[in-house]
Amino acid sequence: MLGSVPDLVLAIFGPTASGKTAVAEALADRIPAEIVSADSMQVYRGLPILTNQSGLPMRLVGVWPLDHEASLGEYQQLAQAAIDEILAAGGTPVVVGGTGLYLRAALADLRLPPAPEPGTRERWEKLYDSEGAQHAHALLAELDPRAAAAVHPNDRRRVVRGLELAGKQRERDRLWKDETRHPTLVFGLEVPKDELHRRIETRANAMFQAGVVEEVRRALTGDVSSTARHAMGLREIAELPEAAARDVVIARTKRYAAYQRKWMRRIPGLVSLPANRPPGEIADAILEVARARQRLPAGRAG
RNA sequence: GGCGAGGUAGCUCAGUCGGUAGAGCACACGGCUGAAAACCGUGGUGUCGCCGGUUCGAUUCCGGCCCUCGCCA
Repeated sequence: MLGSVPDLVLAIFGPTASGKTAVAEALADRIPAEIVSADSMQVYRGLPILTNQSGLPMRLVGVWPLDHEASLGEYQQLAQAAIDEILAAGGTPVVVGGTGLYLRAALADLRLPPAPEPGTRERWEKLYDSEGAQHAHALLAELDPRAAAAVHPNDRRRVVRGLELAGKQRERDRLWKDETRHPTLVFGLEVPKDELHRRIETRANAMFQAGVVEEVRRALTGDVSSTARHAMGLREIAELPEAAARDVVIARTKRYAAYQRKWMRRIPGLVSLPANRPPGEIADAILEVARARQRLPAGRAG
C-alpha cells in the first residue's frame, strides 16, 4: 500500500477493452479501495462471459437477475449507497464503467424525476401507437411545451416519458454539470482506434472460446427482461451460426466503443490518460493526480 | 470447355422503358435525465467491372473482353 486518498472518489471511464478493470485492480492493490461498477449490463447475473465480468470483487456487478427491468433510478440509489458506505468505512470508492449515464448517476445528484405510476407508461405507449407520433407529440406540447421542444416526435420513448411527467417539476440541467456528491476525480482511458479494434476482436474470440454460446443458451431458457435483452450479441448468438454471431458482436462492440468515446468527450471534468501503458503505471499516475488535488484547499475536486 | 446467374456506396442489394443513381447496415456528427450495450435526429461517402459501338446523351441498349458464383462436362 502506498497510503490512501481519503474522502475522495476516483472514477475510471473509457471504451470497452480500454483496460479500465485492470487499472481499477491496480489501484485497489495500492490503496484501501473498493470498486463500484457503472455498467448497465454487468449489473445482471447469468451472463458473465457475454457482459465481460472480471471476477474481481466489485459492487453492483451481478446484482439483478436477468428478468429484472433495469432502471437508472434504481441503479443510482444502489451505487450512491455503495459509494457512501465505502467512504464511511475510510476506503476510496473507485467507480469503473463504460456506461456513461450510469457513471454520472453514481457520481452526481441527477435529481431524477420519479418512476412512472403503475399503468401510466402503458397508457401513453398505447396512445402513441394508436394515435401516431405527431398526435402524441402535439399533446405533449400542450401539456409541457418545454419537454416537447426537447424531443423529436419519432422518439417514442421520450415522448412517452414526457407525457408521464407532464405537469411535474423537472430539473433537466444536471447531467452535464461539473457537480458531484463528493470530491471526485474522473479519468478517461484513451486507446488509439486501431489498437482498440484489435483488442475488441481478440476479446470476442476469447468470449466464444470461453463458452458464451452455451451461456446464452442457458440464459434464454428463463425470462429475460426487455433491458437485459439488449446485451450486445444475446440475440445474434442465439440465432446465428457462431462465426456470423462473432462478426456481429465485433461490429457492434466497435460501434459501442465509438459511442463511449462520445461520452468521454462530454463527461464533465474528465482527465484523459493514454492507456497504452501497464495498468500499474496508469494507477500510479492517477494517484499522483489525486494526491496533488488533495493538497489543494478544501472544496471541489475535479 | 458448355450452359445459366451475376459484377452499382465499406457490406448486402434495389433501380434507371437511355437524361451520371438510392435503401438497409456500416461510418460521421448531434441529441438524450427512472430502458443508455437502449432510443431519436441529420449527413451519401459512387469511374454503376473494362474496352468499343449506336446515340445529342450509355450505368441502362448492342458487341467483345475480364472476374465471381452455380450446374454440366
